Amino acid sequence: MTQLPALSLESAAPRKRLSTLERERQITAGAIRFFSERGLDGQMRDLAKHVGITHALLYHYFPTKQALIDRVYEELFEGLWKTEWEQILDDPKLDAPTKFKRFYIDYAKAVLERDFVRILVFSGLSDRYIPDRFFELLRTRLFPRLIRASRRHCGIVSRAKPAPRELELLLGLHGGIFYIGMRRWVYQQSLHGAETPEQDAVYINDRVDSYLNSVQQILYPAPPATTERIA
Amino acid sequence: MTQLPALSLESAAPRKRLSTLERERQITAGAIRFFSERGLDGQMRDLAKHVGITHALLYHYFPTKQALIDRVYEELFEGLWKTEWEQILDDPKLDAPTKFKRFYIDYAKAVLERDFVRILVFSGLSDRYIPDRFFELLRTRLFPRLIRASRRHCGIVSRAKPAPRELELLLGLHGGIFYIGMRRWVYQQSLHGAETPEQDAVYINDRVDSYLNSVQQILYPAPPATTERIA
DNA sequence: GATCCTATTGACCAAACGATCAACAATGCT
DNA sequence: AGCATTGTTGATCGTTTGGTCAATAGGATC
Repeated sequence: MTQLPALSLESAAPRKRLSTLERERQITAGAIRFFSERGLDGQMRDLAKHVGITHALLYHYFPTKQALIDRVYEELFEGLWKTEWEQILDDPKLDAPTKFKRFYIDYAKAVLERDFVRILVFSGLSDRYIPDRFFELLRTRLFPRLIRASRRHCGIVSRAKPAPRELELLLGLHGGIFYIGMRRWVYQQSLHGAETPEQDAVYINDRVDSYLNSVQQILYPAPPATTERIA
Repeated sequence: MTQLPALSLESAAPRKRLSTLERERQITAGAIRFFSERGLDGQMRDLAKHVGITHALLYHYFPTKQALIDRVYEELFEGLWKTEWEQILDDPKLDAPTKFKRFYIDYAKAVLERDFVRILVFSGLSDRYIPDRFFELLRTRLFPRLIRASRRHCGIVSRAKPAPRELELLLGLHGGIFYIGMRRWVYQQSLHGAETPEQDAVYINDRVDSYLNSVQQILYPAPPATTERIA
């Protein structure tokens, strides 16, 4: 399709013989980088060149291209989700702003990585394997906790299933944060210069404040006081 | 790559001879639908099958595959941006919430369409042609107006270049709205049932309220009153 | 109905692609 | 040093892919 720059890591090494494990790791790492750049339709020969080996050798380590992609999927997913996040969100000693900020700043650092963002989107556009698994995590482990924290922040203790509007307002925050990754790694539009994690943290804090400042009056407006005069 | 269902519109028509213009339109429309599903790497033969013609005929209307893709890009882009939007945002008689809501509800209806969202993202992952052009529009015609409206909403009249934090908070709103399209057309995760434009409007209104309710205190906190007692 | 125009097709090409395999050579072991 | 093990390669296969072209046939004009 499009001619992309040959991201060549290939050193003109004569013929080095690596241990099975080491070579496999090298291929897997190279594949993650390669497929995240070119998409899952990237060619095995190009990947081989990128790693610095023959494409035949790829088939010595992985029976088919799909098997290699599956491996990339696994590699990308494992270690992504930190149970530490759930601990933060479950900690009764923290208030909502602290929970949201601590969580999202660290979440952004882990999830808004180039390879993950791009392969998540590539996969979404084709087999949807990664989004299916990832949203399963969000749906079961993340959103319920964030909704609970939001409600408590507003003085509500209900454990009822979130109403669509409740969930959607939260998804507005969530998506607004992910949008940082989309712009950075998919659209590649830098609307203002530098992009350090420290600056991301500032932007995330603002987004969280904006959300938490207004959940109350948007979703749970105070019912008219019974003592209030009407008409 | 992945085996996708054969979205067959091909009627077993014997051999219909269409006018040049009509056939060209048919091919272009089919190509938009086809490439938005399979990506720009989709095969010309599959597209031909989808349209119900031979792939040789495609080359009678378009000299190369890239020429057809360029045509798809043009088609997708033209008529997308409504100058009406700029009028809404420039109207001095409207307050910020009305501006934001009227604009974003209509914007979402036009932009969060299946074909556009998917091809925007496909293009972003490869040649970036669509994102480059699209963000040029956003950068010059949209964001400045939204920033101006936000400032006026907070009682500020400055026409200074937006600070990063200012722009980023707005992008949080913008991205949160686009996230609706990402979930619907890329990840294909419906977190709660129905998805009508009317319901989208509700969610968008909430997002806008959340943003406008808190811009003031987040970005432009009142400086300590000079008459105020300190310490 | 004969004639012309051109939309449409089937056959074909060269390069690219995933996959296979026999042969080669780097390393560890004795 | 010699041998066995196996990581590694070059050559090759069958299919797919973008693209070409001569031949065919549908429709308008007279």
